[in-house]
This record gives sequence, C-alpha cells and structure tokens, in this order.
Amino acid sequence: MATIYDVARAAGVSAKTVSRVLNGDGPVGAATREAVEKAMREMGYVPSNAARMMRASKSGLIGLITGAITTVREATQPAGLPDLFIVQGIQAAMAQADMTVMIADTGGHQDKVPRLIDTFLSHRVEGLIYVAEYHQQVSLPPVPPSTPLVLANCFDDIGTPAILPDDERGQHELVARLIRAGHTRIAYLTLRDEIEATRLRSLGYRTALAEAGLAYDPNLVRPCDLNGHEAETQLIWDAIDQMLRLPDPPTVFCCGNDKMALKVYGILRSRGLRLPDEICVAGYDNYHVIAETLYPPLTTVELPYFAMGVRAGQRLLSLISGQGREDRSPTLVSGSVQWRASVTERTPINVTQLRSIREETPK
Amino acid sequence: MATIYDVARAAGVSAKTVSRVLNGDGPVGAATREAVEKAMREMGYVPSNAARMMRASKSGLIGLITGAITTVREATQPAGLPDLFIVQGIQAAMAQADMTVMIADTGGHQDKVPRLIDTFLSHRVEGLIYVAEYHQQVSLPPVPPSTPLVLANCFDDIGTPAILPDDERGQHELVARLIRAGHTRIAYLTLRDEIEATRLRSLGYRTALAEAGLAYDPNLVRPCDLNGHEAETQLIWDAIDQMLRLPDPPTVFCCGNDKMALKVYGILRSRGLRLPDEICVAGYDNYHVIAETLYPPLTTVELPYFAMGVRAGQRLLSLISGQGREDRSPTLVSGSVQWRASVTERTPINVTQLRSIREETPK
DNA sequence: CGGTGTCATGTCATCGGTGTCATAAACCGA
DNA sequence: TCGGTTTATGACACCGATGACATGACACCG
Repeated sequence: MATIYDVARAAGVSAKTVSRVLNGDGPVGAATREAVEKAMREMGYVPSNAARMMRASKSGLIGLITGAITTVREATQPAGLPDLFIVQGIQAAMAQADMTVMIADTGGHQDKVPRLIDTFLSHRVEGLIYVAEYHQQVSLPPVPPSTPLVLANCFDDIGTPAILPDDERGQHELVARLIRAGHTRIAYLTLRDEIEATRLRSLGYRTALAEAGLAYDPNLVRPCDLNGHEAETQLIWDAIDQMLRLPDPPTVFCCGNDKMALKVYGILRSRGLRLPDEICVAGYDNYHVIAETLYPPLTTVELPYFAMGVRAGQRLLSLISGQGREDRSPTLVSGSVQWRASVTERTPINVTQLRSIREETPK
Repeated sequence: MATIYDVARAAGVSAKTVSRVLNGDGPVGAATREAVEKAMREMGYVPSNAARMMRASKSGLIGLITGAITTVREATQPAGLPDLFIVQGIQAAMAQADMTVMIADTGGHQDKVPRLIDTFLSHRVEGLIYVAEYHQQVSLPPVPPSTPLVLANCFDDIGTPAILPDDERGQHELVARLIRAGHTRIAYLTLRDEIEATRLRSLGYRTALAEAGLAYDPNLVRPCDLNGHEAETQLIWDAIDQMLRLPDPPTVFCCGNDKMALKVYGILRSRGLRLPDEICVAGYDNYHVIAETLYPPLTTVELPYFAMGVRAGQRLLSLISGQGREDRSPTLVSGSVQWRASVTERTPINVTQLRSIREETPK
C-alpha cells in the first residue's frame, strides 16, 4: 500500500505538502496541488487511518456489541431477529457523522463481553453501544469512563444512558384505539410475566381501560408465552377457549406479539370463527412479514427498532462530543398503532349480535 | 488512555519490557512480569492497535459492505431481512480468527460503494466482503488486488470469488422428496422471472420431474411475485384457481418463498380446502417465524444464509493467507429440505379420492 | 580462569501521517 | 526601494508500539 512518502516522491514534493493537499489546511500552489492529486490517483493512494490516529487520537470508530445475534438461536426462539433493525438504525446515524461501525457479537456467551470491549478499546473506539435482543435489564462489565456507552433495548441499574421502546404507551394507545372502535371486552394474551415488556404493556392496557371507565377483568388476561416451546399453542388454545366461553366474551384478542397473533388466527379459524367479522385480533411489533402478509392484515403496534437505533447513535454521538454526560434518564421511543383490517369498528349492537351467533356455535 | 510508556514508568522498567510481557516474546523475569502486569491492570491499559498496525501492517480488520439493509426498505419488500444471517455467519467465522468486522451499508445507493471501500482501505482492512440481499449479479467498482474481496449471495462477471446458495439443488431435492411422497402433480408458484433464484430453482424443478419420468406441465408453473405489490394476492389467487380447475389438478403447491406460502395457506383455506389433508403446500427459505409458527408447520427448503456467511468468511480468510487466489469458481452452499406437516405422504389412490372430493365442491 | 551461551533488560530506529517552526520567494504599501 | 506581510514549501519531532541490536550479569564448560 502506497504511503504519503511514495506520493511525495512521485510528485516531487515533501510529505508535508501532500498532507496539506489531503487536508486542505495550509496554502498549496495550484500546479503543485494538481501534481500531487495526479500522483495520488495514479498510485491509488488512501491515507492510513492508523497513522492519522496516532497523532489525532480520533479514530472515527464506534463499537457495537450485540448479544442479539446468537442468543436468538440459543433461546429456541427462532425469530427473524427484527432487533437487527436497531443495528441498521445505529449504522444510519453513524454514517451521517462519518463514523465507522465495528460489530461483534457475544455468540450468546455473556462472558465474552469484556474481551470484546477490550478489542474495541484497542482500536480506540470513541464510543460503545450494547444492543439487547429484547427489552430487558442487563449488567455490563465496567467500561473506562472516557469511552461513552449507550444501551439500546436494555437498561441497567447504574444509570447508563439507555434507549428503550415505550411499551406502556404503545399498548395504551392500541387499547385506547380499540375502545374508540367500540370494543369493550378486550382480551390480552401476554408474553412471559418476567419480561419487562409484559409489565409495561400490562400497565398500558390497564390505564387505557381505566381512562375509558372500563373495569379490569383478570379473566381476560393470560400469559401465553413459553418462549417458543411447542406446548405454547395448547396454552393459547386453552386461554382462548376459556375466554370465549365467558358470559361476556371478548370481541378482540390482543397478543403479546405478531407471531402469537399468527397462531391465534389459526386457532380462531379452527373454531369456525370468521376474522375480522366475528372476532378481531391485534398484535405487537409490526413484524412486517407477518402483519402485512396475513389475511386480514394485522392491526399491531410498531416496535420502533430502526428509530431506536438512530436515537441510540445520536445519543452516543452527543456523549462523544461531551454533551449530556450527566443525563441519566432513558430515552423512550414510541411506535404508532398500525391499524389494519384484523380489527373492525363495531357498535355495541354488533357485539350483542355476535355474541348470540357465537353461542349458537357448538364448542 | 494509558500508553505503554505510562505502564513502563509505573512498573519501573522500559517500554520494550512491557511489550515483551504483552506479546510473550523474549524472556522476562518473574518479578518484573508481575510488576508490569499489576501496573497494566491498575491503569486499565489496553494496547493501541493503531500503533501496532504501523509496524506490523496487519490490522486484524475485515470490511463488510451490505446493500441489504436499506435496499430492502426501498424495494417495498418489507421482509425481515433474513439475509442478515449472512452477516452473523461472517461474524462467527471472523471471531474465530480474531478478526474484527467493520460494517457499512450503502443505504440503498450503489454509488456510495466506492466511498465505503475507501473508508475501509484507510483502516487498512485485510479483506472485504460484499453481501447482497438476494441471489443476484452485481458489479462492484475495482478494488486494489492486494485486498481480497469475496461476494456473498451474489456474483459478478469477472470471476470474483462468490458464495451462493445452491438454489437448483434445493428445489430439486424438495421436488424429488415430494415425488417420493407420492405426489405427481406438483404446482410451482415462482418468484419473479428475472431473478437468479427463479431460473435455478425452475431448473431443479424440471430435472427432478424428468428424473422421476414425470412430464413437465407448463400449466402448473406460474410466476406470482410482484415484489410485494398488493395485487400479488390476486395473482396468486388466480393462479391457484386455474390450476385447481385443471382436469388433473395439483396435489401440492410449491411456493417461491415462505411468505408466499403464508398467503397460499389463506387462499386455499378460503376455498374451503383443508391443509394438509386435501391439499399440500411447500415453501422455500425456511423462514422460521413463518415456517414453524404456521399451522400446519410448513415444509420448506433451508436457505443456508448463516452457513453461507461462515463460508464467505472462511474463503476470505484463506485468500488473506494467500491460498486459493486463482480459484475463480463460486462456492455453492446447499440447504436441506425441512419436512414438516404441510405435506402428507400420499399414495396414488388417495390422489384419486381427493380429486373426486374436490370435483364435488362447487367452484 | 577465560571463553561462550543464555537470560534479562535497555537503546534506538521505524511505521505513516500531522503539528510546529523555519525559510525563501513574492507581494505590497509608504 | 525597503521593511513587513503573505504565500508556498520543507525539516523535524512526535504519536505508541515493536524489531534489530546491544549490554551486563551469570552459569557452565573445558
């Protein structure tokens, strides 16, 4: 690889002059500039960032650590890793600021994280981002305070800047929208109890009901997530069965995610119910492949992964430039309700009619 | 950030001795080694790769360019970007070789590629990988021959090393397996005609039929892909309708991908057909979220993206070490048939029975 | 007891850029 | 025409690591 000295020799000038042409500082005569540029072009010269870095101590590098990648495979959660949209968002933000992103994943082994951080530090990254595969609490090994760290899709208990989806608001807006559409009996098949999203979304579900003056009915809420285990379908079937046999059954099923909604479609249809006329379904995540391909297309809530990535990138950039170092509060990113044909607007009258139809159908 | 000199001063030795401790070359006294290690620990010292690189001219970096990321968004093909599995595979291969991966995406603008390459060259990457979002021909700007380049999921006309899915073999094995299961009338709803996968898979479809002595019936093959346009569903509906009304209708529908299969499920059910007893469906891609969540689970062909990534990484590593520089042939990676409940084993007798059942059903 | 080999460590130059300072020529107003 | 300023350029040190080579202290051998 050609060096600045090779170029200097070819152009018959000193290395410093080539440097001046490269960086546009100090004055350079027109003829000289041209000769230097010609030499650079002919030799395919590209300046070495390493050498530059040694003086400038600005690497233009960002380190991105994700447990997402391989954890997904391990967790028997064969999802399509939509969380990599976060990586894209970060990339987009960094490209704008002329930063290069280095990525590494833990391969599902949390204990690899310190080594990955050291690798990044040895490349003198200007900042680090950790991306989790789902909204959760994490605990990372300490990072030198001179290297800012941002958490995306996760948070810790020492106030590291975090970018999180606003799960509470998302579910709240979905339920409020369902209520405006005339639904009053809203079932909620949640994800596992222990995950953060479930806690927040349940909260959003309850406050939306309360604001509309509707009572919270525990019979309409049930966790139906076994983390991909095959018995999950049975669990969902059972929950739906019991809820539909309530004296006042739900008119719409909210699901913990779009994948669950896909299963719910199948189960409801196997019971002979027509979607969306007889029963409605809503999801969460706006997982495009499912939500837009299903018939009828699925009403769901956007999980704003791309936007979260961009926000994480921007927050890191401002930390690098020294701003907002003392701000400990997480950034919440909201996703909008995607209203599609799987939920119909209905008046209380329709609900009554439907209930009688359903009671005629033998279990 | 602490330097090797800071550590040397703290430990009361010369920089060179610290270097020896770091790299384990030359002999170091036990007491000295301990003192140095203690100093390194206390100062949180991490050696600078940039400085190292200047002498060694080995950066330990790999540049990864993907058009995948944003092109997907542009192409109104809101998929879940399974092609990012390729990136994971590359990551996995590189982590093993202690290489760090830098990523950049074109943001859908092909003209950004030269700039991205220059950025990577300025970081003195030891190799480059270009990842395409689907099996296609590409044309990249020239790269200095000293920096090896590998194409993943794409190829060019100048013989750059490429890693490709073996689409022909995949479809061939699927169709052969369907034939072994007793199917003789096998419909094929293909992706767009102009894409490489369609050409290769159609070839596999035909040779599998030929090997089994079955005639190729053009009435059973139809492109049904409008790249995500909403009229796609109509197109598929029409194709299925015409095929089912043939005097000798198909017993199984092969789809261009799993997403199409998801639509086909809905269409067939809306015609009152029971899956898989009355009609079978197979997909392509083994897109987990769809294939495993659908009821019945979808028979499909693995699109071995992760493996392709690993192979791409390995091929690049061997090119970097100087091996196989003259090998111009693409590496084909095969994915296995994932046999699931959406296709039943059936004897010719069943087929006859089914046909009569179907003919009783009014169109 | 001197020569030789090994061990432990230090000195110095070097990698490829850039900041600092020096220098020479050109220009410019009085 | 002359001192002062600007313009164009070069010499040199330095960033942080490491390779080549040097040095001093021992141990060992004949």
